[in-house]
Amino acid sequence: MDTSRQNTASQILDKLTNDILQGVYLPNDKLQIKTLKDRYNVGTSPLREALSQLIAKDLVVSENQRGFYVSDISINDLTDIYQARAKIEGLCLEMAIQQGDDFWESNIIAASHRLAKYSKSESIDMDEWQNRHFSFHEALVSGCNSPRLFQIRQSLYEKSTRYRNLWLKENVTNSETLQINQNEHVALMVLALERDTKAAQKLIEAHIMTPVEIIKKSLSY
Amino acid sequence: MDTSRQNTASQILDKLTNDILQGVYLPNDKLQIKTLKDRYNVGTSPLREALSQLIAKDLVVSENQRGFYVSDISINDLTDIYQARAKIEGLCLEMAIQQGDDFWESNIIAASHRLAKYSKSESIDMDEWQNRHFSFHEALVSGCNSPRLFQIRQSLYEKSTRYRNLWLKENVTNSETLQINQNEHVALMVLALERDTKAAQKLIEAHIMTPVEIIKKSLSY
DNA sequence: TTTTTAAATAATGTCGACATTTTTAAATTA
DNA sequence: TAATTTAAAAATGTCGACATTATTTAAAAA
Repeated sequence: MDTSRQNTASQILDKLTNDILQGVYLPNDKLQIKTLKDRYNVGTSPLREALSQLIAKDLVVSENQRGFYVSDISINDLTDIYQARAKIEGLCLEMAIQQGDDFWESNIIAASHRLAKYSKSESIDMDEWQNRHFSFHEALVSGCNSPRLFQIRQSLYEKSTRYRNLWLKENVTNSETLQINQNEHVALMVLALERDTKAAQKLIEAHIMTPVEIIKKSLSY
Repeated sequence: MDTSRQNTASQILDKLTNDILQGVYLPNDKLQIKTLKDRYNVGTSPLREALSQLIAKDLVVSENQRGFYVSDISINDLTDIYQARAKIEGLCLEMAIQQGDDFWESNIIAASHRLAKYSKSESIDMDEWQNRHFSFHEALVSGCNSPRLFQIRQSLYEKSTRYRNLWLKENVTNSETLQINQNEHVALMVLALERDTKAAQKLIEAHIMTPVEIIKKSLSY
């Protein structure tokens, strides 16, 4: 039965993380111990250990003797997270451009091709598009070579997920937005390969900040 | 008795964090559940919750059914953390210079004065010096106004603590190093007040990276 | 009726017990 | 002796029980 070498706490952490990010639990929802125990079929200890880690990841907040709640979202937080993401991504890209080798270049070209091909296809599955999109951006910064900056980047990306999902709901069918977006990806590739650090940095920051205004509107309801 | 409104898990987290950062437990030390329970007089649950959060903070690692260990330190990790810190501090400073107001300026001047005065004094208590040093750097970036970047900055600072303590042991009496260091602080203040973003950024990055070479030697033994 | 107080119900956080797994030590074999 | 197997000891991770604290409901007072 236990083919996974993970303990219950890790498994429940993964599930809870996913469920919070995907909106199974909404911002400010109470995460009641008993309810969660029943739903995931676990005991108190691993559940609380998972919740402890979620607190450290800012996805959950708690108050002594008053339990656990899903972290709130807000326009201020949205702006701050995306701003920070934009800056960090710019930093990673700068370092990648300075250090990237032939393999880095070829990986960008390959990832760009896969994204471009899929963006032009008839019917687009959003999960697949997200995968290719994610891979392209990862390829861009993969030459950066700093585990810590990458970890920060990853952590901010995760924190932005609940906001990003709002954007995806709005824009899943908007082909015009998608086209502008796709043009930026090509431009990013070119600038990276030309090793134009400043221009690439400027564009990636703008690229990341693009969805913010749209998401703000979603949040205003 | 319970004047603190903290639960046992939070208290034990603070103590463990401090004990790891201050070298009570050394890198790779086994953190045995039973031993810790006895030492801190707590039960299994709050202890494991605290350890879970320490894992999320990268101060502890664990393997299923094989327990908890203090995270390793290494020259690679040292370099990576300080590099990341330097970049993030540069980022925060850039934003602070762009947004800082009169109060930001005056706080820098005040913190600089307190640090300079103490650095010149006869007998220097290292804890007090660290406080004033910390406050000065905080004043510099305090105009940055991004909670998330500040959190990242704080987290990297914490991660660098075990390395910094190695540096402090080496340099507690080295007055020449201290003087160079102090000159940089004054220069940083001047550049910030002059709103010379690029120069300030360059200097703060170098300033943060200065101890790295010395710490490398400590680590080589 | 509205507010205050008291009782009851429910939820949180902590503990020690226990099953499972790992580690150590001893015994067996080559 | 060295390597392998077996048995004993120790440690980990999970569970449900319970004491404490918060919340809800009901009763009493204003």
